[in-house]
Amino acid sequence: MARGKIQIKKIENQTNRQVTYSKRRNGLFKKAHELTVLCDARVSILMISSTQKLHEYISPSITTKQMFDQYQKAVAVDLWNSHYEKMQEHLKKLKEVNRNLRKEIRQRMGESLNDLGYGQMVNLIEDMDNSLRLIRDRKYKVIGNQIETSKKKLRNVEEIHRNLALEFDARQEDPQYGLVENEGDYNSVLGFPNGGPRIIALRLPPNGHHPHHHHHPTLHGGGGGGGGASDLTTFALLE
Amino acid sequence: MARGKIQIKKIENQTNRQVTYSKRRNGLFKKAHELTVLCDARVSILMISSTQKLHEYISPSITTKQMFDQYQKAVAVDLWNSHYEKMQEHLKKLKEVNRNLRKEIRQRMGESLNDLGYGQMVNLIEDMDNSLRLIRDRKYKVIGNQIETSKKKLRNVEEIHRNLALEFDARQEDPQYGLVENEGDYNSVLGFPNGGPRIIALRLPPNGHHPHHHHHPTLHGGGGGGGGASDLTTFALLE
DNA sequence: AACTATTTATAAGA
DNA sequence: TTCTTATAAATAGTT
Repeated sequence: MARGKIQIKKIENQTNRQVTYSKRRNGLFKKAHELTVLCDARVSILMISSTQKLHEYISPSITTKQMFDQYQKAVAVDLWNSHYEKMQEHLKKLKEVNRNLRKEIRQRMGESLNDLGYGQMVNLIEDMDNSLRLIRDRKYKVIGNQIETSKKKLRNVEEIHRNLALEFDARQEDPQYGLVENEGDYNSVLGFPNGGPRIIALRLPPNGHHPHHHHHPTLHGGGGGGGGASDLTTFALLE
Repeated sequence: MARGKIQIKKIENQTNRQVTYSKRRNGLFKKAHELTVLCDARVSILMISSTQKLHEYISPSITTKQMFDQYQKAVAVDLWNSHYEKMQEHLKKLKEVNRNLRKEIRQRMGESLNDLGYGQMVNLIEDMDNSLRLIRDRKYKVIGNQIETSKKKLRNVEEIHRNLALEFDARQEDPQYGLVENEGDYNSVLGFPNGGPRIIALRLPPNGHHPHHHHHPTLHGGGGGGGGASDLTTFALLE
Protein backbone atom coordinates (compact mmCIF):
# COMPACT_ATOMS: atom_id res chain seq x y z
CA MET A 1 0.00 0.00 0.00
CA ALA A 2 2.93 2.22 -0.23
CA ARG A 3 6.01 2.62 -2.31
CA GLY A 4 4.35 0.25 -4.72
CA LYS A 5 1.28 -1.91 -4.81
CA ILE A 6 1.63 -5.55 -3.73
CA GLN A 7 -0.16 -8.70 -4.77
CA ILE A 8 -2.16 -10.37 -2.04
CA LYS A 9 -0.26 -13.63 -2.02
CA LYS A 10 2.13 -15.28 0.38
CA ILE A 11 5.32 -13.29 0.93
CA GLU A 12 8.06 -15.79 0.25
CA ASN A 13 10.88 -13.86 1.93
CA GLN A 14 10.83 -15.03 5.54
CA THR A 15 12.06 -11.74 7.01
CA ASN A 16 9.72 -9.60 4.96
CA ARG A 17 6.87 -11.83 5.92
CA GLN A 18 7.56 -11.49 9.62
CA VAL A 19 7.93 -7.73 9.38
CA THR A 20 4.69 -7.42 7.47
CA TYR A 21 2.99 -9.74 9.95
CA SER A 22 4.05 -7.54 12.81
CA LYS A 23 3.04 -4.29 11.13
CA ARG A 24 -0.31 -5.51 9.90
CA ARG A 25 -1.08 -7.24 13.16
CA ASN A 26 -0.73 -3.94 14.94
CA GLY A 27 -2.84 -2.27 12.26
CA LEU A 28 -5.54 -4.90 12.63
CA PHE A 29 -5.58 -4.63 16.43
CA LYS A 30 -5.73 -0.85 16.21
CA LYS A 31 -8.70 -0.99 13.86
CA ALA A 32 -10.38 -3.55 16.05
CA HIS A 33 -10.02 -1.25 19.00
CA GLU A 34 -11.36 1.74 17.06
CA LEU A 35 -14.34 -0.34 16.06
CA THR A 36 -14.85 -1.33 19.67
CA VAL A 37 -14.93 2.29 20.78
CA LEU A 38 -16.67 3.93 17.82
CA CYS A 39 -19.46 1.40 17.48
CA ASP A 40 -19.81 0.12 21.03
CA ALA A 41 -19.04 -3.38 19.75
CA ARG A 42 -17.07 -6.28 21.21
CA VAL A 43 -14.29 -7.81 19.15
CA SER A 44 -12.13 -10.85 19.72
CA ILE A 45 -9.15 -11.54 17.47
CA LEU A 46 -6.94 -14.59 17.73
CA MET A 47 -3.98 -14.89 15.40
CA ILE A 48 -1.41 -17.61 14.90
CA SER A 49 1.67 -16.59 12.93
CA SER A 50 3.46 -18.87 10.51
CA THR A 51 5.93 -19.46 13.36
CA GLN A 52 3.05 -20.72 15.55
CA LYS A 53 3.04 -17.76 17.90
CA LEU A 54 -0.40 -16.75 19.15
CA HIS A 55 -1.53 -13.15 19.57
CA GLU A 56 -4.90 -11.87 20.68
CA TYR A 57 -6.97 -8.76 20.83
CA ILE A 58 -10.03 -8.65 23.04
CA SER A 59 -12.31 -5.68 23.68
CA PRO A 60 -12.39 -4.51 27.25
CA SER A 61 -15.80 -5.37 28.79
CA ILE A 62 -15.62 -8.98 27.62
CA THR A 63 -13.37 -12.04 27.79
CA THR A 64 -12.28 -14.31 24.99
CA LYS A 65 -14.09 -17.18 26.67
CA GLN A 66 -17.37 -15.27 26.88
CA MET A 67 -16.97 -14.34 23.25
CA PHE A 68 -16.48 -17.97 22.28
CA ASP A 69 -19.49 -19.02 24.35
CA GLN A 70 -21.62 -16.53 22.46
CA TYR A 71 -20.24 -17.89 19.22
CA GLN A 72 -21.11 -21.45 20.16
CA LYS A 73 -24.62 -20.45 21.14
CA ALA A 74 -25.05 -18.66 17.81
CA VAL A 75 -23.71 -21.66 15.91
CA ALA A 76 -26.16 -23.98 17.68
CA VAL A 77 -29.07 -21.69 16.86
CA ASP A 78 -27.85 -21.49 13.30
CA LEU A 79 -27.65 -25.25 12.98
CA TRP A 80 -31.20 -25.59 14.22
CA ASN A 81 -32.41 -22.85 11.91
CA SER A 82 -30.84 -24.40 8.84
CA HIS A 83 -32.30 -27.78 9.78
CA TYR A 84 -35.70 -26.14 10.23
CA GLU A 85 -35.42 -24.42 6.87
CA LYS A 86 -34.46 -27.66 5.15
CA MET A 87 -37.51 -29.35 6.62
CA GLN A 88 -39.73 -26.53 5.44
CA GLU A 89 -38.23 -26.74 1.97
CA HIS A 90 -38.78 -30.49 1.90
CA LEU A 91 -42.37 -29.97 2.97
CA LYS A 92 -42.88 -27.43 0.22
CA LYS A 93 -41.46 -29.76 -2.40
CA LEU A 94 -43.69 -32.60 -1.28
CA LYS A 95 -46.72 -30.34 -1.48
CA GLU A 96 -45.76 -29.32 -5.00
CA VAL A 97 -45.33 -32.96 -6.04
CA ASN A 98 -48.64 -33.75 -4.43
CA ARG A 99 -50.34 -30.97 -6.34
CA ASN A 100 -48.91 -32.22 -9.62
CA LEU A 101 -50.02 -35.77 -8.89
CA ARG A 102 -53.55 -34.59 -8.11
CA LYS A 103 -53.56 -32.59 -11.33
CA GLU A 104 -52.46 -35.59 -13.35
CA ILE A 105 -55.19 -37.67 -11.81
CA ARG A 106 -57.73 -34.97 -12.58
CA GLN A 107 -56.52 -34.84 -16.17
CA ARG A 108 -56.76 -38.60 -16.47
CA MET A 109 -60.33 -38.19 -15.23
CA GLY A 110 -61.05 -35.64 -17.94
CA GLU A 111 -60.85 -32.49 -15.77
CA SER A 112 -58.44 -29.52 -15.85
CA LEU A 113 -57.69 -30.16 -19.50
CA ASN A 114 -57.21 -26.44 -20.24
CA ASP A 115 -53.61 -26.68 -18.94
CA LEU A 116 -52.69 -29.26 -21.58
CA GLY A 117 -51.25 -28.39 -24.99
CA TYR A 118 -52.35 -30.36 -28.03
CA GLY A 119 -49.27 -32.59 -28.06
CA GLN A 120 -49.63 -33.36 -24.39
CA MET A 121 -53.27 -34.18 -25.00
CA VAL A 122 -52.31 -36.61 -27.80
CA ASN A 123 -49.70 -38.23 -25.55
CA LEU A 124 -52.22 -38.53 -22.74
CA ILE A 125 -54.75 -40.16 -25.02
CA GLU A 126 -52.22 -42.62 -26.38
CA ASP A 127 -51.04 -43.39 -22.87
CA MET A 128 -54.56 -43.91 -21.61
CA ASP A 129 -55.40 -46.10 -24.61
CA ASN A 130 -52.44 -48.33 -23.77
CA SER A 131 -53.43 -48.38 -20.13
CA LEU A 132 -57.00 -49.19 -21.01
CA ARG A 133 -55.81 -52.08 -23.13
CA LEU A 134 -53.72 -53.43 -20.24
CA ILE A 135 -56.63 -53.13 -17.87
CA ARG A 136 -59.00 -54.89 -20.28
CA ASP A 137 -56.46 -57.69 -20.77
CA ARG A 138 -56.19 -58.05 -17.03
CA LYS A 139 -59.98 -58.06 -16.74
CA TYR A 140 -60.36 -60.86 -19.28
CA LYS A 141 -57.66 -62.85 -17.58
CA VAL A 142 -59.40 -62.47 -14.20
CA ILE A 143 -62.74 -63.41 -15.70
CA GLY A 144 -61.11 -66.45 -17.26
CA ASN A 145 -59.65 -67.46 -13.90
CA GLN A 146 -62.97 -67.05 -12.17
CA ILE A 147 -64.69 -69.19 -14.77
CA GLU A 148 -61.99 -71.77 -14.35
CA THR A 149 -62.35 -71.73 -10.55
CA SER A 150 -66.13 -71.90 -10.76
CA LYS A 151 -65.95 -74.90 -13.03
CA LYS A 152 -63.64 -76.67 -10.55
CA LYS A 153 -65.95 -75.91 -7.65
CA LEU A 154 -68.88 -77.08 -9.66
CA ARG A 155 -67.11 -80.34 -10.41
CA ASN A 156 -66.29 -80.76 -6.71
CA VAL A 157 -69.86 -80.05 -5.63
CA GLU A 158 -71.13 -82.57 -8.12
CA GLU A 159 -68.62 -85.06 -6.68
CA ILE A 160 -69.83 -84.33 -3.14
CA HIS A 161 -73.38 -84.69 -4.27
CA ARG A 162 -72.57 -87.99 -5.81
CA ASN A 163 -70.92 -89.16 -2.58
CA LEU A 164 -73.83 -87.96 -0.48
CA ALA A 165 -76.21 -89.81 -2.71
CA LEU A 166 -74.08 -92.91 -2.33
CA GLU A 167 -73.94 -92.50 1.45
CA PHE A 168 -77.64 -91.88 1.59
CA ASP A 169 -78.20 -95.09 -0.29
CA ALA A 170 -75.75 -96.89 1.99
CA ARG A 171 -77.53 -95.53 5.09
CA GLN A 172 -80.80 -96.79 3.86
CA GLU A 173 -79.22 -100.22 3.88
CA ASP A 174 -77.10 -99.76 7.16
CA PRO A 175 -78.50 -97.28 9.81
CA GLN A 176 -75.18 -97.56 11.87
CA TYR A 177 -73.36 -95.54 9.21
CA GLY A 178 -72.51 -91.93 10.35
CA LEU A 179 -71.56 -88.65 8.62
CA VAL A 180 -69.23 -87.02 11.17
CA GLU A 181 -66.01 -88.62 10.03
CA ASN A 182 -66.20 -86.78 6.72
CA GLU A 183 -66.71 -83.21 7.96
CA GLY A 184 -63.15 -82.17 7.01
CA ASP A 185 -63.77 -83.03 3.42
CA TYR A 186 -66.64 -80.60 3.08
CA ASN A 187 -64.58 -77.83 4.66
CA SER A 188 -61.77 -78.23 2.17
CA VAL A 189 -64.24 -78.29 -0.67
CA LEU A 190 -65.74 -75.01 0.52
CA GLY A 191 -62.25 -73.40 0.80
CA PHE A 192 -61.73 -73.55 4.64
CA PRO A 193 -58.33 -74.99 5.56
CA ASN A 194 -57.27 -76.33 9.00
CA GLY A 195 -60.59 -77.82 9.92
CA GLY A 196 -62.46 -74.64 9.07
CA PRO A 197 -63.85 -71.94 11.37
CA ARG A 198 -65.60 -72.95 14.54
CA ILE A 199 -69.22 -72.19 14.06
CA ILE A 200 -71.56 -71.28 16.93
CA ALA A 201 -75.07 -69.95 17.13
CA LEU A 202 -75.94 -66.77 19.08
CA ARG A 203 -79.45 -65.77 19.96
CA LEU A 204 -79.65 -61.93 19.89
CA PRO A 205 -82.18 -60.14 22.19
CA PRO A 206 -85.39 -59.37 20.22
CA ASN A 207 -85.13 -55.86 18.56
CA GLY A 208 -82.25 -55.01 20.95
CA HIS A 209 -79.82 -54.03 18.22
CA HIS A 210 -79.13 -50.49 17.00
CA PRO A 211 -80.31 -49.81 13.44
CA HIS A 212 -76.68 -48.94 12.39
CA HIS A 213 -75.07 -51.82 14.20
CA HIS A 214 -72.72 -53.90 12.06
CA HIS A 215 -72.74 -57.66 12.43
CA HIS A 216 -69.88 -58.93 10.28
CA PRO A 217 -71.58 -62.24 9.90
CA THR A 218 -69.46 -65.01 8.43
CA LEU A 219 -72.34 -67.16 7.58
CA HIS A 220 -75.77 -65.69 7.52
CA GLY A 221 -78.93 -67.63 8.08
CA GLY A 222 -77.01 -70.87 7.68
CA GLY A 223 -77.90 -72.42 11.06
CA GLY A 224 -81.50 -71.77 11.94
CA GLY A 225 -84.56 -73.49 10.72
CA GLY A 226 -86.55 -72.28 7.74
CA GLY A 227 -88.74 -69.13 7.88
CA GLY A 228 -89.04 -68.60 11.71
CA ALA A 229 -89.22 -65.00 13.19
CA SER A 230 -86.16 -65.56 15.51
CA ASP A 231 -83.12 -63.26 15.02
CA LEU A 232 -80.50 -65.97 15.04
CA THR A 233 -77.10 -65.23 13.48
CA THR A 234 -73.93 -67.27 13.14
CA PHE A 235 -70.42 -65.76 13.76
CA ALA A 236 -66.87 -66.95 13.23
CA LEU A 237 -65.00 -66.59 16.57
CA LEU A 238 -61.78 -64.61 16.36
CA GLU A 239 -58.87 -66.60 17.88
CA MET B 1 -10.39 8.89 7.83
CA ALA B 2 -11.90 10.86 5.13
CA ARG B 3 -13.81 14.04 4.60
CA GLY B 4 -12.60 15.05 8.02
CA LYS B 5 -10.82 13.44 10.90
CA ILE B 6 -12.92 11.83 13.62
CA GLN B 7 -12.35 11.32 17.31
CA ILE B 8 -12.13 7.72 18.42
CA LYS B 9 -15.11 7.75 20.76
CA LYS B 10 -18.56 6.21 20.65
CA ILE B 11 -20.68 7.47 17.75
CA GLU B 12 -23.88 8.61 19.41
CA ASN B 13 -26.04 8.71 16.28
CA GLN B 14 -27.52 5.24 16.01
CA THR B 15 -27.69 5.18 12.21
CA ASN B 16 -24.20 6.54 11.74
CA ARG B 17 -22.89 4.02 14.22
CA GLN B 18 -24.45 1.10 12.35
CA VAL B 19 -23.17 2.33 9.00
CA THR B 20 -19.68 2.77 10.37
CA TYR B 21 -19.87 -0.66 12.02
CA SER B 22 -20.77 -2.27 8.73
CA LYS B 23 -18.06 -0.47 6.76
CA ARG B 24 -15.29 -0.99 9.26
CA ARG B 25 -16.30 -4.59 9.85
CA ASN B 26 -15.78 -5.26 6.17
CA GLY B 27 -12.50 -3.37 6.28
CA LEU B 28 -11.31 -5.40 9.27
CA PHE B 29 -12.28 -8.71 7.67
CA LYS B 30 -10.56 -7.71 4.45
CA LYS B 31 -7.35 -6.87 6.29
CA ALA B 32 -7.59 -10.08 8.28
CA HIS B 33 -7.82 -12.02 5.06
CA GLU B 34 -4.89 -10.17 3.51
CA LEU B 35 -2.86 -10.97 6.60
CA THR B 36 -3.87 -14.60 6.31
CA VAL B 37 -2.65 -14.79 2.73
CA LEU B 38 0.37 -12.51 2.86
CA CYS B 39 1.86 -13.91 6.04
CA ASP B 40 0.59 -17.49 5.99
CA ALA B 41 -1.11 -16.85 9.32
CA ARG B 42 -4.42 -17.98 10.78
CA VAL B 43 -6.84 -15.39 12.06
CA SER B 44 -10.13 -15.70 13.92
CA ILE B 45 -12.33 -12.65 14.46
CA LEU B 46 -15.56 -12.69 16.42
CA MET B 47 -17.56 -9.48 16.66
CA ILE B 48 -20.74 -8.61 18.51
CA SER B 49 -22.40 -5.38 17.42
CA SER B 50 -24.19 -3.02 19.78
CA THR B 51 -27.38 -4.69 18.55
CA GLN B 52 -26.05 -8.08 19.71
CA LYS B 53 -25.52 -9.49 16.25
CA LEU B 54 -22.51 -11.75 15.89
CA HIS B 55 -20.20 -11.77 12.88
CA GLU B 56 -17.08 -13.81 12.36
CA TYR B 57 -14.06 -14.10 10.15
CA ILE B 58 -12.01 -17.27 10.14
CA SER B 59 -9.03 -18.08 7.96
CA PRO B 60 -9.52 -21.02 5.66
CA SER B 61 -7.38 -23.96 6.85
CA ILE B 62 -8.67 -23.67 10.43
CA THR B 63 -11.91 -23.61 12.39
CA THR B 64 -12.96 -21.19 15.09
CA LYS B 65 -13.06 -24.07 17.57
CA GLN B 66 -9.52 -25.17 16.75
CA MET B 67 -8.41 -21.57 17.13
CA PHE B 68 -10.04 -21.34 20.54
CA ASP B 69 -8.46 -24.64 21.62
CA GLN B 70 -5.04 -23.27 20.71
CA TYR B 71 -5.84 -20.16 22.69
CA GLN B 72 -6.80 -22.18 25.76
CA LYS B 73 -3.64 -24.22 25.54
CA ALA B 74 -1.58 -21.05 25.29
CA VAL B 75 -3.38 -19.53 28.26
CA ALA B 76 -2.72 -22.62 30.37
CA VAL B 77 0.97 -22.55 29.48
CA ASP B 78 1.05 -18.85 30.27
CA LEU B 79 -0.53 -19.39 33.67
CA TRP B 80 2.04 -22.01 34.51
CA ASN B 81 4.89 -19.81 33.29
CA SER B 82 3.80 -16.85 35.37
CA HIS B 83 3.44 -19.11 38.40
CA TYR B 84 6.91 -20.48 37.75
CA GLU B 85 8.36 -16.99 37.44
CA LYS B 86 6.72 -15.90 40.66
CA MET B 87 8.26 -18.84 42.44
CA GLN B 88 11.66 -18.01 41.05
CA GLU B 89 11.29 -14.39 42.15
CA HIS B 90 10.27 -15.50 45.62
CA LEU B 91 13.30 -17.77 45.78
CA LYS B 92 15.55 -14.91 44.75
CA LYS B 93 14.13 -12.62 47.43
CA LEU B 94 14.59 -15.26 50.11
CA LYS B 95 18.20 -15.74 49.07
CA GLU B 96 18.79 -11.99 49.29
CA VAL B 97 17.26 -11.87 52.78
CA ASN B 98 19.40 -14.82 53.74
CA ARG B 99 22.52 -13.08 52.50
CA ASN B 100 21.69 -9.94 54.47
CA LEU B 101 21.04 -11.91 57.64
CA ARG B 102 24.36 -13.69 57.35
CA LYS B 103 26.10 -10.37 56.76
CA GLU B 104 24.48 -8.85 59.87
CA ILE B 105 25.59 -11.80 61.94
CA ARG B 106 29.14 -11.50 60.57
CA GLN B 107 29.16 -7.78 61.43
CA ARG B 108 27.91 -8.47 64.94
CA MET B 109 30.81 -10.89 65.21
CA GLY B 110 33.27 -8.19 64.13
CA GLU B 111 33.75 -9.35 60.52
CA SER B 112 32.88 -7.66 57.19
CA LEU B 113 32.98 -4.24 58.84
CA ASN B 114 34.31 -2.55 55.66
CA ASP B 115 30.72 -2.34 54.32
CA LEU B 116 29.60 -0.22 57.29
CA GLY B 117 29.66 3.58 57.29
CA TYR B 118 30.67 5.43 60.42
CA GLY B 119 27.08 6.16 61.48
CA GLN B 120 26.09 2.55 60.99
CA MET B 121 29.08 1.50 63.03
CA VAL B 122 28.06 3.84 65.88
CA ASN B 123 24.50 2.49 65.73
CA LEU B 124 25.75 -1.07 65.76
CA ILE B 125 27.94 -0.40 68.78
CA GLU B 126 25.12 1.29 70.68
CA ASP B 127 22.80 -1.56 69.79
CA MET B 128 25.30 -4.17 70.89
CA ASP B 129 25.98 -2.28 74.13
CA ASN B 130 22.29 -2.35 74.91
CA SER B 131 22.11 -6.00 74.03
CA LEU B 132 25.14 -6.79 76.15
CA ARG B 133 23.51 -5.00 79.07
CA LEU B 134 20.34 -7.06 78.64
CA ILE B 135 22.33 -10.26 78.50
CA ARG B 136 24.37 -9.33 81.60
CA ASP B 137 21.16 -8.48 83.49
CA ARG B 138 19.76 -11.81 82.49
CA LYS B 139 22.96 -13.52 83.62
CA TYR B 140 22.84 -11.88 87.08
CA LYS B 141 19.23 -12.82 87.42
CA VAL B 142 20.00 -16.44 86.55
CA ILE B 143 22.94 -16.49 88.98
CA GLY B 144 20.67 -15.03 91.68
CA ASN B 145 18.14 -17.75 91.01
CA GLN B 146 20.77 -20.44 91.18
CA ILE B 147 22.08 -19.11 94.50
CA GLU B 148 18.53 -19.03 95.79
CA THR B 149 17.95 -22.57 94.66
CA SER B 150 21.24 -23.78 96.10
CA LYS B 151 20.43 -22.23 99.46
CA LYS B 152 17.09 -24.01 99.53
CA LYS B 153 18.73 -27.30 98.63
CA LEU B 154 21.35 -26.72 101.26
CA ARG B 155 18.65 -26.16 103.87
CA ASN B 156 16.90 -29.33 102.77
CA VAL B 157 20.08 -31.35 102.89
CA GLU B 158 20.80 -30.06 106.39
CA GLU B 159 17.27 -31.09 107.37
CA ILE B 160 17.84 -34.57 105.93
CA HIS B 161 21.14 -34.79 107.73
CA ARG B 162 19.46 -33.83 110.99
CA ASN B 163 16.82 -36.52 110.48
CA LEU B 164 19.43 -39.11 109.60
CA ALA B 165 21.35 -38.23 112.74
CA LEU B 166 18.20 -38.60 114.81
CA GLU B 167 17.41 -41.94 113.19
CA PHE B 168 20.95 -43.09 113.71
CA ASP B 169 20.64 -42.25 117.40
CA ALA B 170 17.28 -44.02 117.56
CA ARG B 171 18.80 -47.08 115.84
CA GLN B 172 21.55 -47.22 118.39
CA GLU B 173 18.85 -47.62 121.03
CA ASP B 174 16.55 -49.96 119.00
CA PRO B 175 18.29 -52.18 116.37
CA GLN B 176 14.84 -53.33 115.04
CA TYR B 177 14.23 -49.87 113.70
CA GLY B 178 14.52 -49.73 109.86
CA LEU B 179 14.94 -46.93 107.31
CA VAL B 180 13.09 -48.31 104.33
CA GLU B 181 9.65 -47.26 105.41
CA ASN B 182 10.63 -43.61 105.31
CA GLU B 183 12.25 -43.48 101.88
CA GLY B 184 9.25 -41.63 100.44
CA ASP B 185 9.70 -38.86 102.88
CA TYR B 186 13.23 -38.04 101.76
CA ASN B 187 12.16 -37.99 98.14
CA SER B 188 9.43 -35.51 98.81
CA VAL B 189 11.79 -33.37 100.83
CA LEU B 190 14.19 -33.26 97.86
CA GLY B 191 11.34 -32.29 95.46
CA PHE B 192 10.96 -35.66 93.66
CA PRO B 193 7.35 -36.82 93.40
CA ASN B 194 6.16 -40.34 92.50
CA GLY B 195 8.78 -42.26 94.34
CA GLY B 196 11.61 -40.16 92.97
CA PRO B 197 14.19 -40.91 90.29
CA ARG B 198 16.12 -44.09 90.38
CA ILE B 199 19.51 -43.23 91.59
CA ILE B 200 22.61 -45.12 90.53
CA ALA B 201 26.28 -44.52 90.93
CA LEU B 202 28.64 -44.48 87.98
CA ARG B 203 32.37 -44.57 88.26
CA LEU B 204 33.85 -42.57 85.41
CA PRO B 205 37.19 -43.67 83.92
CA PRO B 206 40.07 -41.63 85.47
CA ASN B 207 40.72 -38.41 83.37
CA GLY B 208 38.48 -39.77 80.62
CA HIS B 209 36.29 -36.70 80.28
CA HIS B 210 36.74 -33.79 77.81
CA PRO B 211 37.56 -30.41 79.38
CA HIS B 212 34.38 -28.81 77.80
CA HIS B 213 32.09 -31.73 78.53
CA HIS B 214 28.82 -30.80 80.23
CA HIS B 215 27.44 -33.14 82.88
CA HIS B 216 23.99 -31.81 83.83
CA PRO B 217 24.25 -33.39 87.22
CA THR B 218 21.09 -33.51 89.32
CA LEU B 219 22.88 -34.00 92.57
CA HIS B 220 26.55 -33.39 92.71
CA GLY B 221 28.80 -34.95 95.27
CA GLY B 222 25.80 -35.79 97.42
CA GLY B 223 26.44 -39.53 97.74
CA GLY B 224 30.12 -40.17 98.25
CA GLY B 225 32.09 -39.91 101.42
CA GLY B 226 34.08 -36.80 102.49
CA GLY B 227 37.14 -35.51 100.58
CA GLY B 228 38.08 -38.68 98.62
CA ALA B 229 39.78 -38.37 95.14
CA SER B 230 37.19 -40.60 93.40
CA ASP B 231 35.28 -39.08 90.42
CA LEU B 232 31.91 -40.47 91.37
CA THR B 233 28.83 -38.68 90.08
CA THR B 234 25.14 -39.37 90.50
CA PHE B 235 22.72 -39.01 87.55
CA ALA B 236 18.98 -39.02 87.22
CA LEU B 237 18.09 -41.58 84.55
CA LEU B 238 15.88 -40.27 81.78
CA GLU B 239 12.83 -42.48 81.40
C1' DA C 1 12.77 1.36 14.48
C1' DA C 2 12.12 5.61 11.47
C1' DC C 3 10.90 7.63 7.11
C1' DT C 4 7.86 8.60 3.21
C1' DA C 5 5.80 7.85 -1.30
C1' DT C 6 1.93 5.54 -2.29
C1' DT C 7 -1.97 2.78 -1.70
C1' DT C 8 -5.97 1.87 0.88
C1' DA C 9 -9.71 2.83 3.99
C1' DT C 10 -13.35 5.47 4.99
C1' DA C 11 -16.48 9.83 6.61
C1' DA C 12 -19.67 12.42 4.79
C1' DG C 13 -22.77 13.33 1.35
C1' DA C 14 -25.87 11.75 -2.30
C1' DT D 1 -27.60 -0.39 1.20
C1' DT D 2 -24.48 1.39 -2.35
C1' DC D 3 -21.72 4.90 -4.82
C1' DT D 4 -18.69 8.83 -4.80
C1' DT D 5 -14.81 11.41 -3.43
C1' DA D 6 -11.89 14.22 -0.54
C1' DT D 7 -9.06 13.12 2.89
C1' DA D 8 -7.09 10.36 6.81
C1' DA D 9 -4.65 6.31 7.78
C1' DA D 10 -1.95 2.32 6.70
C1' DT D 11 1.89 0.50 4.99
C1' DA D 12 5.85 -1.38 1.36
C1' DG D 13 10.11 -0.48 0.52
C1' DT D 14 14.02 1.89 1.97
C1' DT D 15 17.39 3.63 5.29
